[in-house]
Formats: sequence, C-alpha cells, structure tokens
Amino acid sequence: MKKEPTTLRDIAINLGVSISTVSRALSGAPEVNDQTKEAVLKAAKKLNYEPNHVAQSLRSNKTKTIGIIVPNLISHFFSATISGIQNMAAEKGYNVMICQSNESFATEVSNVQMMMSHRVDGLLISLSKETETYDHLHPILNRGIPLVFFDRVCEELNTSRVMVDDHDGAFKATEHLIETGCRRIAHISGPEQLSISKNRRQGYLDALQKHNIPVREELILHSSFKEEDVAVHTHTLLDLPNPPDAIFAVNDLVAVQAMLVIKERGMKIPEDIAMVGFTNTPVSAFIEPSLTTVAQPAYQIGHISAKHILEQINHPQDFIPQSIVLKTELIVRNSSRRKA
Amino acid sequence: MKKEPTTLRDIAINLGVSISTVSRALSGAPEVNDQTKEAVLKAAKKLNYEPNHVAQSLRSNKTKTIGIIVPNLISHFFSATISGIQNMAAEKGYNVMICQSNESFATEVSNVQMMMSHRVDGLLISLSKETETYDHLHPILNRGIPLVFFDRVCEELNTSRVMVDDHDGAFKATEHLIETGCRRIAHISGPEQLSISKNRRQGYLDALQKHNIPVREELILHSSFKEEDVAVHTHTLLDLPNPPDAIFAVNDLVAVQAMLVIKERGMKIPEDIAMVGFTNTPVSAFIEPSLTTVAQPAYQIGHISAKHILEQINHPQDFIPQSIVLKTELIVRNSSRRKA
DNA sequence: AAGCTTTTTGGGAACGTTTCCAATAGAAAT
DNA sequence: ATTTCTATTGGAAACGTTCCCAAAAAGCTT
Repeated sequence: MKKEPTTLRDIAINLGVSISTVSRALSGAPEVNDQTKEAVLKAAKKLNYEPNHVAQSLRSNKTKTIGIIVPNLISHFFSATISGIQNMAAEKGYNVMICQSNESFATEVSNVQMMMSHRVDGLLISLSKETETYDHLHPILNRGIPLVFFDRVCEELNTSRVMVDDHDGAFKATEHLIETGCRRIAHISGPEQLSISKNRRQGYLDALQKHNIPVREELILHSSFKEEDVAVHTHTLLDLPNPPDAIFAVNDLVAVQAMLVIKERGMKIPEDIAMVGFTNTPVSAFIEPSLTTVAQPAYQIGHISAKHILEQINHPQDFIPQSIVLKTELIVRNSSRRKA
Repeated sequence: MKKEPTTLRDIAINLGVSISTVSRALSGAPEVNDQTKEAVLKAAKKLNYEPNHVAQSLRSNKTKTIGIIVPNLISHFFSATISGIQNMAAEKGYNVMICQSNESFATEVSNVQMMMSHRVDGLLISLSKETETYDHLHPILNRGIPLVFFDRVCEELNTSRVMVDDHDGAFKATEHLIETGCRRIAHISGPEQLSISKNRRQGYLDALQKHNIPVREELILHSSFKEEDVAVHTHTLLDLPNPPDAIFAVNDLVAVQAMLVIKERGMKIPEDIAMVGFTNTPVSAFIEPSLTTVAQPAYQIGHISAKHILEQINHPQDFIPQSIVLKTELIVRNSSRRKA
C-alpha cells in the first residue's frame, strides 16, 4: 500500500555503484563520468526518485524555507503581501511557512518558537497589535537568523524593515481634506503601540499644524480594529457638540465601518462629513460613495521583503540593516469630493 | 556572531549524562529519574534549547507539516480558506507550507513535486484553472500521502473532497432570478474543466428546466477569470438582439466586472438587468447596488479540510475517502430586488 | 616499463534526533 | 550471601543526505 520513497541507496544498489556517486551525479558534480551520470539519471527517473528535502536540510543546515508571521491571512493587505513573498521565494527556490498570530501576542511568541524549531533560514514578520515587547525575537537575532519586519515594524531592534511612508501618506490624506475645505478633521487611529498607528497619527498632526489648524484631542480616537469598537467611536465623534466635518481613518476597514454608521444615521458623505481611508482595499473602490484612500503597494511590499531577506540569507557578510520605505499614492474618490 | 543552536549533545555534556537520557527527559519518557529530569529541563532552558524539527522529521519520518496549493492567495475566498486551514493545523500542532499555482498547470506540477520533496504529511489542493490531467498527483497517492481537494476538486481520483453544493447554490440563485420575474437569464461561467464551473452551470440549467424556461445557448458563456474577458462577454450579451434581463455569474469577481460594464453602458441594475454572483466576497456587500450572491463558508471549508486531512494522517487505517459537501446560502441584496 | 598526473569511484563520518538493547546499580526476595 | 527483579542509564544504530579523503583506474611522460 504505502510505498517507501526511493533513496540514493536504492539507486546505488540498482546500478551497482556507490551512494556517493549517485549523489554526485544527481547534484551535477563535475567529477562524475558522463556515462554513469546518464545511467544514474535514468535510474532515478525510473524509480521516481524525489530528493529528501528533510535529509538535505539536516545535512546542509539550510532549510530553504522562510517563515512568515502575520496578524491574519484574511485581510486583503496581508494576503497580497504574502502573495508577493511567496512568488519571489518560489522564484529563488525557497518555500514559505506561514503562521497567523491572530493579533495575539502569546500566539506570536509560540509562532516564533515554532519557526526556530523549524530552522527557517529567515523570518518575515508583521507584528500583532498586542506586541509591545520584543524579547521573543532575541533568540532569532542571537542565532543570526535574518529577520525582516514589514508593515507593522519594530523600531527598537536593529534589523531591516520594509514599509510604506505612513507619515507621508497620512499627511497627504489630511492635507487633501484640508484643501477640500474641511477644518474639523477627526482621526480614528489604531492600537497605540503599532508603528503604523503612530506614524499615521503623526502625519495627520503635522498636516494640521502646517495649515495652522489647532489639534482637538477629542477628535483623535484609538480603536482596536474591531468593528464594534469603530462603531462606538464613530458615534462618539458624531455626538460631539462640534462634530467633525471629516474623518481620516487608520485604514480602509475602519473607514468602511465608520461609513456604515454615518449612513445609518442618515448623514451624507461627503457633504456632511468626508472620509478618507488607508491601504486601498478592493472594497474601497466599490463602496458607495467610493472611498478616497492612500494606496499601499501590498504585493510590492511582500516582493521586496522577500527579495531583501533572501539577499541577507545568501550574502550575510555584506549585510547592513536598512529601512526600505515605499511610496504611497493618494487616490481621490467620491467620499472626499466636495466643492471647497 | 552566529551562535550554533544547542543540541541534545550540548545538554548531555553539560550535565555529564548521556544523550539518550536527555532525549528521554525532554520527551517526557516515564523511565527517567525525577531529579535527572528536572536537571535536564533546567539545563535545556538555560542553554536555550530548541528541538531541531528537521532532525526529528528525518528520524520519525513525519514532518508535522501539511502542504497547501491554491490558485492564488490574493482572492478573499482562498485566503479565508487558508486561514481556516492554518488555524486548525496550529491547534493540532501542525504547520502549513503554502504555494500558489498562479492558475498555471506547470507551476502546479512543480508545486506538487516540491511538496513531495518536502515530505509533507498531507496535501490540500485546489486545482488551477488549467488543470485537466492528474498524473502529477499519482506519486502523492502512490506513496500513501493523504490528499484532499477543496473547492476546485478532482472528480476522477478516489480521494476526499471538501466543497460546497455548487449545484444547489446555482439552482437557488437561478430560481431566485426566475421568481423575481426574469426570463432571459444569462450565465457567465468559468473555465470549462473546473468542477465548480460544471456544477454551477448544471444548477443553472436545472433551475431553468424546472420552470420550463428554454435554454438559449447564446446566453451561456465561458470566461477565464480575466477582467478583459468578462468585459467582452458582457458586451456580447448586451449586444444580443434579445438581450438578457439577468446574469448569473460564476463568482462575485465576474459579477462585479460585469456590473462595471453594465453601469458604463448606462443601464440600471436591477431594473434593466438583474445580477447574481457566487461566493459572497466582501465587495459584494458594498458595491452599488449591493450584489445578491450565494455565500460559501470559506473559512469553514478550510477548517474542515484541515480537520479531515489530519484525521487521515493520524488514523490512516480507518480512512475511507468521502466527499464533504457544505451548504450555501442565498443572500438576496439589491442587485436582484425588483418588483416581480 | 616505471613513475607521474588526472579522472573517477568508494568508504565513512557527520548533521540531531529517537529508540532498541544491553548494562549497571540498588532493592527485594530467597 | 546469592539470586532475581526493577529502575535508571548508556551505547549505538538508523533516518537520507553531502563531502572529505583515500583508493583505484586510466592516461601521460620520460
């Protein structure tokens, strides 16, 4: 029933040569005679030989695998990123092992441990929203395993990072709202410890400052990414004595949830209140009104992250940690189009 | 700089005991003395021991890894499925290795080979749209590696399958259109060889037949999933002398693309033409008008697929191939709401 | 024909585990 | 005191590779 896979030994016995010779023939070593090489290749095919990657990994101390840890797989941004990573990895002969932290720090810790046990050649990670300490990553660094953060990065550790210019994107978004005549611009931010929350918030603040618009603390709210949470915050904003005339949300998901509440309350977007999101999720183009947003090149982020970590894996000597910052693009749609 | 990971041998030397003892202590074997066990555990922690999963795999002939091959990672359906798989796998102590075929048969073949090389304990696959033969999967079956198809299944091989009742979903969708008064119902199908295309098409046909509506061949078009392709087909349908008053699309993506063309031509949905999709992608709820669709429990599909393959892995003796068919749910939204 | 280099091959260790089998020690039983 | 038993430990093989080193074979040179 269950047939044992063919090994080098099987081929060697079949041909009456040594295991070493078979190994050399299959790995394309130059010292092996052309005829024997041909015979080995033929026998390998006949016996359906498939190299045992596990044994190769043990022997070579390289797994040709890169680990990926993301908060979730389901949101479009992360799945697009992973798509970019996987395609680049495959191109270079690497495979990917994927874990979701489900936004839980504890799960992230055990994911990291698992990746270490698995002896991945490198680790790409986007932090969970709960992550505030980085001790769980020290073993990775101590062992010299290449580590690259993407999107939700860690600014304390001396590693490479791939991200977009969150500050600039948020700045452009906010400035755009100002230019369309909004003056009471609220910001629904994300979990405070996340780099993206901090940077986008700062971009928002700096845009206000540039245009001499005073910051009103009550217009800045931190949300977890949960739907109920966003709804509550939106109601809070709309219930203010002097409610906002625009909301800049930390991402499209939050923006969309807020829009639902606004529409439910019978208010018009953008006439009563303008909306801007972040990321350019597919939904943003289709929702009514279509959502102005800051586009992040998700696939590119993955592609570049993978490329970068592979370089670090294959040329560890000339590696210096760097922060790769990609450009965002403001996509103006109907949720912010109003006569200024 | 790069520190070598601690091995059992390191712990053994550190304590002056044998490797066997260390191994037994860490694996919780009963024969080991309580004091030595404790000492070993302490030393392991002190030296940051992390079991070498590669060595364990080689020795045990089990990788505790399940492979996943999907056409793409980026579409919501597949990422949701994978999320379900990964969470279930993690719960049972397994990890996942993921490949995208990018809808290419050649890539799928090499993905399968890679999975074999990696000695995955089981393989979950959703076929590429180009896949028409299954020779590349025979080695998997011959070696007795559990293989489970999901969503885009193979009906020729004697393996387990997890899918939704595509026929029933399509039937309900078509019947719904008929009930709202549509009589010239077109169907934009998918690649012909895909099981989902065949089954949804048949559901559509059977609903027409049940209601004595003659089938018009010119109203049934097969599309690749490419956007341009869908646009061309939609124009073709609308240009017919007797154009359709409804379109049932093989999935939401196709439906949304068709809607764009319809709106572009200045026609009203659902008044001029009603639309129904399949899958219940997030976009379908937000597009204007909101899209009536047949909901597939994507996460559940993944969860159940993983659960099933794990049972097959761990209890191969009492395994019998089965087809697990999940229910769909028709979600009526505005794209098909018209006074009948 | 003997010595030399070059080409090709084989043997065996090693990677880090697990596990079978044997060995030791002490305790219990006679 | 001798035997028998149990509890605990160590040694070594094995999983399938790769690669170092030595050995054999073949081709050159003198």
